[in-house]
Amino acid sequence: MSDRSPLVRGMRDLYAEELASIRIVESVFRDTLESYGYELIRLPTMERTALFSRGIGESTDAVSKEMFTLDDETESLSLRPEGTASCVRAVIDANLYRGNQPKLWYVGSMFRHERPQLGRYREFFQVGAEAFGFNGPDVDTELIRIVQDVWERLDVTNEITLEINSLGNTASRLRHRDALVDYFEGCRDDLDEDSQRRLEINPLRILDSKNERTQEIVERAPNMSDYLDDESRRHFDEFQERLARLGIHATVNHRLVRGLDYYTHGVFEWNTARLGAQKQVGGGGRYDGLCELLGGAPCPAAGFAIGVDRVALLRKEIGLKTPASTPDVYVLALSDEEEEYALQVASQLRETSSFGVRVHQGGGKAKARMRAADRSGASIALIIGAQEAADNQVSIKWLRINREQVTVPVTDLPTTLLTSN
RNA sequence: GUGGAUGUAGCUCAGUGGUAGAGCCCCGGAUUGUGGUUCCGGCUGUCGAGGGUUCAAAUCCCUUCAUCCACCCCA
Repeated sequence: MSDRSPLVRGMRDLYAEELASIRIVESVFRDTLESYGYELIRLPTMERTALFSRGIGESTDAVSKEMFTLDDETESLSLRPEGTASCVRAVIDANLYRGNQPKLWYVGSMFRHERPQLGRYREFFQVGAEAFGFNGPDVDTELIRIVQDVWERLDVTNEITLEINSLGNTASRLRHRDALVDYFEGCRDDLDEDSQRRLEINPLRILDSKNERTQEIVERAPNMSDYLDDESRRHFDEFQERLARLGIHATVNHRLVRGLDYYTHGVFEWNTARLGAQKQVGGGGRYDGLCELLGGAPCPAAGFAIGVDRVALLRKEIGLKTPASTPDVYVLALSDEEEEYALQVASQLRETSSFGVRVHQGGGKAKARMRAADRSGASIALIIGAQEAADNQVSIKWLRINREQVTVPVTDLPTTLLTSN
């Protein structure tokens, strides 16, 4: 094994069913997002480390201990741990939001240096969408509706629950934060170690601690909802009303705080009970201050990110099959003599139809050739023996349905196949 | 990053110190122009890697790598 170079930890080769199921998820997101008028943006995989530490937050785990960082000659670069910071940077760089309200979506690899597990990889795939320039909760609601549409189309609606919360605007958030710090300081010694540390750097995060003792303390902690000012409260109320009008069920979870620092107002998470500790399949919210924080003109914005791998795993978990792609037609000569003719038939069929046509290679006896046709997954075998080659014909054998084999002139092939099914 | 479990054929696994196994898969034949069923025959391994103990190691010990589970974190 020493001269082999094995797969890097947390990385995967994707093929066959696993790849097919990831592609299904991505393509449903693509179709749905485009049907809502969102435009694809392709973002770089690497950015300056500073973009993430400023945009996502120095104190977040994603930035402080999970980034793949490399030092270039003059600056520190990192593989992106998420997509929002890049997207905002791109919008600022090209000034896309001047006199405009761009709605963008992206898909691609994200990287986090964590200990891998099923559903948690060091390179994983996210689909995300971001809408810039809209203040109201109408956009927030649309984002959620888009994702709910996708769950519908992927047949996972019943497996996924939506939780929402409001972090309020900056002023509300700060007042709540102060109240939290006061409260937790009073019982500091009863908190678990992690939470004590968070008290200094990110007190909000104590709220979603899983430590039992800490949770008891959190039960009585000041609620964000009591600190929302009028603007924040109106925003959140309208958000909930709009969701209700669409018939989207969302549970308010006052302890839902997002792991990344940039969120304000409405935040949301999609969870599933099927994936153990990797239960979160997506999340998002509003981040009105981020554009300004990253050096652009102030601009309200909201977005979501979905873990494509986890949605694909969830579908597998509940028994939804996604067959790998297979050829439609398998062309085989019965012996070497007819192979030239078989090649001609195949290329003619490719030109005159949109079938995926695979030609038998590697020789073998008729039995072996037929077996290869079967194994390829093709639904139709085009069989060419000496007789067919001499008469400019082919024999059509349906491999997956009960239908009698027929022999037709090559010129009739496309029409016969199209009416076959 | 912390704790734990696991790693033997392409796959699922049995094998706890004494000649590396089973089922499935694959290949060939029965059926010399027809797959998927059946029957017969056959192939398949650096026992994750490196080191140690022993007459002898898949088995015991150490190290290491990977996967999985929980924590952590998030998607």
